[in-house]
Amino acid sequence: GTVLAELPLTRSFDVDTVLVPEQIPHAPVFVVCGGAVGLQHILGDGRRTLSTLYLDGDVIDFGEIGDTAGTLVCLLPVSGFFIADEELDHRKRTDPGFRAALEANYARQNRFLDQHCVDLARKSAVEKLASYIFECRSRQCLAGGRDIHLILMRIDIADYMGLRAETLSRAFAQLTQLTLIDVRDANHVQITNEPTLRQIANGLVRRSGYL
Amino acid sequence: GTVLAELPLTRSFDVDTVLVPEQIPHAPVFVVCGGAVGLQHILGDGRRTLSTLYLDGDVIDFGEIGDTAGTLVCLLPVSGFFIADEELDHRKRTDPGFRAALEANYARQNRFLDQHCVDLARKSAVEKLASYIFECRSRQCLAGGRDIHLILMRIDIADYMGLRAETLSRAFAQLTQLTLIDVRDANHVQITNEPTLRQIANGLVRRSGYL
DNA sequence: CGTGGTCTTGAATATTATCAACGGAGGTGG
DNA sequence: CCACCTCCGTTGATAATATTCAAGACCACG
Repeated sequence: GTVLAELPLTRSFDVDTVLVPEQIPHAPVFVVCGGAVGLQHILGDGRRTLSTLYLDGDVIDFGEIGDTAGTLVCLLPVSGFFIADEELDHRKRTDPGFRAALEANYARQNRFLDQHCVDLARKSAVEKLASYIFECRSRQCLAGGRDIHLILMRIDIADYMGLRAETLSRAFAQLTQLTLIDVRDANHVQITNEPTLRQIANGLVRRSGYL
Repeated sequence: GTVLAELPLTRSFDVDTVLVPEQIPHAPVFVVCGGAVGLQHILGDGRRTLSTLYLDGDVIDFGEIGDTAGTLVCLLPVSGFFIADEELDHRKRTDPGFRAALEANYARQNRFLDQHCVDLARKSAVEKLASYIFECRSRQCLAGGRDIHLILMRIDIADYMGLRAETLSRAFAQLTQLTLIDVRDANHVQITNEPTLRQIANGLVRRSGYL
C-alpha cells in the first residue's frame, strides 16, 4: 500500500454502505486505508456469505470484481481513496513499481482466498475459529503477538467462516474452556496457548485432542 | 491462453505427478493446455482439500503460489508448456497484450476462487454438486450445453467441494432421483431440468423444495 | 428505565462424517 | 479363459457435528 501514494480522491463510508463502481465516476480502484470492506453474497433463501475481506492496505478493483460476483459492503467505518481511470492507466504504463504493487496485491488476495478455501472446505467450527484468529494476526502484521484484534462483529466473522453466529459463539466458548484463548472483550482475544491453537488451526488434533 | 504463444518448453505429466518450481529451472510459469492440475492442501490428520483447479488455458505462476500454499498435483494426464524467466520478464516489459493476458488470468482465477468460497461456505451437499456441474460447464465454455463433462474423479470432486466421497455419491443419487440430472457414466451427466438445478445451485429452494 | 442490537445459551432437529462392506471395471498372470 | 487383485464408486447403519428455533444476558444509548 505504501507505494500507492495518497491522492485527493479520499473518502469515508459508514457501516453497511454498499460500494458501487459508480461511487466515483471513472475511478475503478479503491485503496482501503482503515476499516473493513467485505465482498458479500446472498443465496436465494437469504443465507449470507462474506467471501473476501479488504482491510488496511488492500486494493479493490471494481473492474475485476464485476457485477455477478456480489456486493461490496462496509463492515466497519471505512476510509480510503479512489484512483481515477486516467491516473491508473498512466501509472500502469509508465511506473513499473506501481505495476508490481498491483500485481503483488492480486497475488496476495489470491493467497488469502486460497487459504480461505482450505479453511472453509473441511475444518470444524473450532478449527475455523482458530484459523480466523491467526488470519487476523497475519493480516495485521502482528507476527508473534498474542493480543489479537478480531476486526469484525461476530455475525460477520461467522458469515466469513461459513458458520452460524450461534456455532461461532460455541467455538469461542470451547477455545476459552480449553484455556487456549482468553476473550478480553467482543473485539479482542489473547492467545494463551499458541502451539496447541496452531495445531487445531492446522487440523492436527481432531477427536481426542480438544474434547 | 491464446495470446500466450506456445514455446518449446512443452511438457506432459502423468496423474499424481507433483509440479514443483524446480521442474524446469528458471521457468516460473506453466500454461495448462490439457488435463487438470489441482492445488492440494493436506491437513494435519490427513484431510485433503483441492482449493484451485487449473484447466485448459489456465496459467500457473509458481512464484505467486509460493511454498506455504500447498502442492500442485496432476489430477489427470497433463500437457502444457513453461515460460522461461527471461522470456517472461521481456514480454512483461515490452508486450502490453501479454501483460493484459496475465492480468486477466489473475482476475479470472480470483473470480473462480471467490465463487468457490461461496460454494464451500454455506451450501448443502446437493447444492455444492449442482454448483460444481455448472462450474464445469462455464469452465469449458459450453454455455447452454446440457451434456456436462465432470472432468475429475469422484474423490477429487469431493475434495474440491469440501465433501466426503460418500456424501458426494449420495448427492448424485438425490439429483438423479429428482430427475434433474442423468448420470451417463462416471464422467458425464446430462442436465434434464436446468431451471430447477440452477435454483438449487443458487440456494433458492432449501427445505421444502427437493426433499 | 426502556429499547434495540449484539452475543450467548439450551434443546430439538437436520445434515454430514465415519466406519464397514459390497459391486463393478480394468488389469495381470497362471 | 478365468481366477485374482486393485481401485473406484456406491450403499447402509451409526456417530459426530452444525443448524434451527426460542429465550435470556449484556451493553450502549436515548
